[in-house]
Amino acid sequence: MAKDEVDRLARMFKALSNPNRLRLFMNLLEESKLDLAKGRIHDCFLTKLLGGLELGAPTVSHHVKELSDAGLIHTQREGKQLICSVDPDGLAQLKAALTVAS
Amino acid sequence: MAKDEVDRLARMFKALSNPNRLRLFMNLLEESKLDLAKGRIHDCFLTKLLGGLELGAPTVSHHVKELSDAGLIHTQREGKQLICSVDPDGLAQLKAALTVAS
DNA sequence: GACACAGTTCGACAACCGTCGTATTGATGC
DNA sequence: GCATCAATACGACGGTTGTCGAACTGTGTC
Repeated sequence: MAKDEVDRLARMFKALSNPNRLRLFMNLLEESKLDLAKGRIHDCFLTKLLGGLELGAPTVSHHVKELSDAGLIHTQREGKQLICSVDPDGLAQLKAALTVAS
Repeated sequence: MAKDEVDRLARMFKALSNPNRLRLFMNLLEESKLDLAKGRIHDCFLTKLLGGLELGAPTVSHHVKELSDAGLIHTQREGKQLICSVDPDGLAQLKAALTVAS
């Protein structure tokens, strides 16, 4: 396995290594479950993903950016709000790494 | 998803968030591939997992402990050397989290 | 016992991370 | 234009992490 590949994977894992960030991602994953199963993208308002998470706005923003930079989620603006979606490629790469270790 | 569960998962992901540690784990995974597919445990000398990894002994020891504490690998002594094996439960939990997000 | 070998423990240090407060941008509605 | 709301940018600060060197433990060999 090439060094670049390991580094990229490590970055994804790091993005999920903080409990609050992981919760954010898991909420999105849960929210997207049905669409993901059908190979579709699911869009979700960021505000909907903060259930039970007591964090200031700057912290949330920082975490979202981290997940996005790692290639795990995709974001776009819609009016005042931010829309998040799982990046299917990133998710697939994580799963592949844990399944085969090519 | 319960807080404890998220914390435990985050700890596993954190253990894989460092490139050197991830490489260690991937090497073990690759080494264990065949046995894992048959539901068996594969034992492997630690020294065999350090391919291309230029780290001091204390650092390696620290990383192994981290992986072990996170519940991703299991270790035991055999004479002078350390034997490592993938913890199948930990691996399964990771995969499950990424697949369903129950 | 003396030695060598594989890991561990301890202490240190620079680098990085998570969170926050404050200030700022961008979009909407009055 | 002004107010408001959602998010971002910036700077700060304490806490954590990755790595190392030096000293130590445990195991096997002579």
